[in-house]
Amino acid sequence: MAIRHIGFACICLSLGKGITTNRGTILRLFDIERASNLALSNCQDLIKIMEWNGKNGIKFFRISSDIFPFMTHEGVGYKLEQLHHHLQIKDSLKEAGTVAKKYGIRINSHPGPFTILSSPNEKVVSATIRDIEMHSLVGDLLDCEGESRFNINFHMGSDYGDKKASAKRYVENLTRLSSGARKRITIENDDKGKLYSVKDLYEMIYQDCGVPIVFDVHHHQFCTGGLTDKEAAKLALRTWGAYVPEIHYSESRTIENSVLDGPKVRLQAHSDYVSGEIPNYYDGTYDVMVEAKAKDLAVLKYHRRKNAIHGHN
DNA sequence: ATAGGTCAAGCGAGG
DNA sequence: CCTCGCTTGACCTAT
Repeated sequence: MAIRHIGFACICLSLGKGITTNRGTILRLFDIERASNLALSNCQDLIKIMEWNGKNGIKFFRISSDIFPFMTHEGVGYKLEQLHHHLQIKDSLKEAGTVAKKYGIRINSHPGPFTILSSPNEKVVSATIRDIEMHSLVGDLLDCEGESRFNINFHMGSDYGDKKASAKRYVENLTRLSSGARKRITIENDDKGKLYSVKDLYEMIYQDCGVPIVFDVHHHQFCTGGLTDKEAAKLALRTWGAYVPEIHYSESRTIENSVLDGPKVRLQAHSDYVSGEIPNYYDGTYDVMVEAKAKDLAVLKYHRRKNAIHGHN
C-alpha cells in the first residue's frame, strides 16, 4: 500500500468553530496580553483536535500558521517567553505532541504566500526567516517527530523573471536558517506554467541543497515541466531520504460546482469534496494532504466511499 | 445573532 | 490600475 496517512489542513469542521488553532486578531487591537490568550487557546485546542484525529483515524494534520498571532510581525513581534502564559503554552503543545505520538499522527505546517526565501528584497527574506523559525519552534515544542518530520512546506513564490537566479537566492538564503529549521524545509511545485515544476525544483533546488519536494498532484497539471504525473511523483518522492514524503491531492472546484460558481472560477480553485481516486500507484510510501474546502469532512467522506466500494480497509 | 466591511505580508493573473 | 486568489477565512462593528 503506497498511501500511509490521509489528512486535512488546519480546520476541523467536525469539532465546530469553537475549537480551532486559528484564533487571530488585527494589528489595531494587538497587545501582548491578547496574543498570550489567543495563543494559549489555540494550543489547548490543538490537544482536542489531536484527540479527535486519533479517534477518527485521521493521522495527518496541517497546523495553522496563525497559532501565535503576529509573533513574527515587524514592529509587534515577540518571543514566546514574553507571553505570560508561555509555560502553559509550552505544556499544551507538548501534550498535543504526546497525543499525536500516541496515535501515530503526523503534524506539519504550510506557511503562506508571503513566505518567500528567494526574494531579492531583504525585508521579505528576513520576515520569511523569522516566520520559518517560528514554525520550527512549534515543531520543537510538539516534539512528536518519528519516521516523518514536522516539515515546513512552502512555494518558491516567484521567479522574478529569472528562474535560475531566483533558485540560487533560495539556496543561499537557506544557509541563514538555524540547522533545526533548515532540516524541516520542503518545497512544493507551483500551479502556474511559468513557475517551478517538479523537474525545475529537482534540478535547481534538490540537487543543490537537498530540500525535499512535496508533489502536488493538482498543481502538476498546470506546470508539468514535460513530465507525466507518475514521472513527477517518482522524482519528488525520492528526495525524502528516510522520511515519509508528503503529497497533496485536490480537485478543481469548477468541475464539482460549475453551476453554482459560474464560469469565472479558476481551475486551480479547490472543490469542497474530492470525488476521484487519490493515486496509490506512485513508488514508495507517502502521506497525502487532501486540500478540499470541507477539510476533515472531505477525508471522512472519501474513506466512506472507498469502504463502500472495497469493503473494510 | 448575523451581515457586511475589514484585515499583515508579495506576487501574478485577469478584467 | 484595481481586485482576486493563494497560504488558512476570521474578526470587529453596527444593526
